Amino acid sequence: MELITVFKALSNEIRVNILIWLKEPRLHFPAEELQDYDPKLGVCVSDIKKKAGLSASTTSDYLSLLQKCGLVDATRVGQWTYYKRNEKAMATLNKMIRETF
Amino acid sequence: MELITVFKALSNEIRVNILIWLKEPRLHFPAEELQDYDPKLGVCVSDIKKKAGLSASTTSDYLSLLQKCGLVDATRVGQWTYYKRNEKAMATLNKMIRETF
DNA sequence: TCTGCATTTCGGAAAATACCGATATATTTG
DNA sequence: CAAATATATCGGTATTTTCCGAAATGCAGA
Repeated sequence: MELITVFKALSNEIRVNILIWLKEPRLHFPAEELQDYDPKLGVCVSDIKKKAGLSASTTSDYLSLLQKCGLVDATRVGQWTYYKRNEKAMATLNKMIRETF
Repeated sequence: MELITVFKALSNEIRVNILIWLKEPRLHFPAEELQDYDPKLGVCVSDIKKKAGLSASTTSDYLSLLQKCGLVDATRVGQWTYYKRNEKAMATLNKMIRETF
């Protein structure tokens, strides 16, 4: 995991929020508003897009940026892509920060 | 402490290095090369500039950016400005990251 | 196959950041 | 005061990031 790359990903409020939302999807994405949700797979792009108030393209960009630096995992199921936090990576990040600084 | 602001400060390799160097100044700034060093006050701009390989203006910019977000403290003594890590702020940062994510 | 929906990719305009040199300010010293 | 040194500030150019709309891709149902 590249610390600088991760910090770049985290220096945007919406991307940080996405990570917070994905920590407890049921809490941040009320069931009745959820287009699609699978606890195993995560939340789909449209729902994140709606909550973030971004265009589809920006939402997709942000999510793939978070994925590229390992903080979330993506699973494509049919026409949907589900994103969920990579909890192991989040723990590694915390550890790296603690050890580096 | 504004998490996003801190992440922006940390998304530059040289600024991250400065924080690492200032963690153990004696280790990263050999005594014979040190123009000036006071364990209480920290390391002066010229020494950081030399080690970072940056211009004086950029070094000053970077240090004041780190200071603005609270990660280092500056002390002016005569014509020198000494910078040192704010260990309390570093601990707070770790705590915030742990709690937020 | 045609249509529609979810998502990604692409190209670009606007804003932010990186980093410098020139200049200004403060301090020390002769 | 004048010269030298350390640092800060300013202005600008080059690069990166932000965020969008249009177009492309992939999948599902009629």
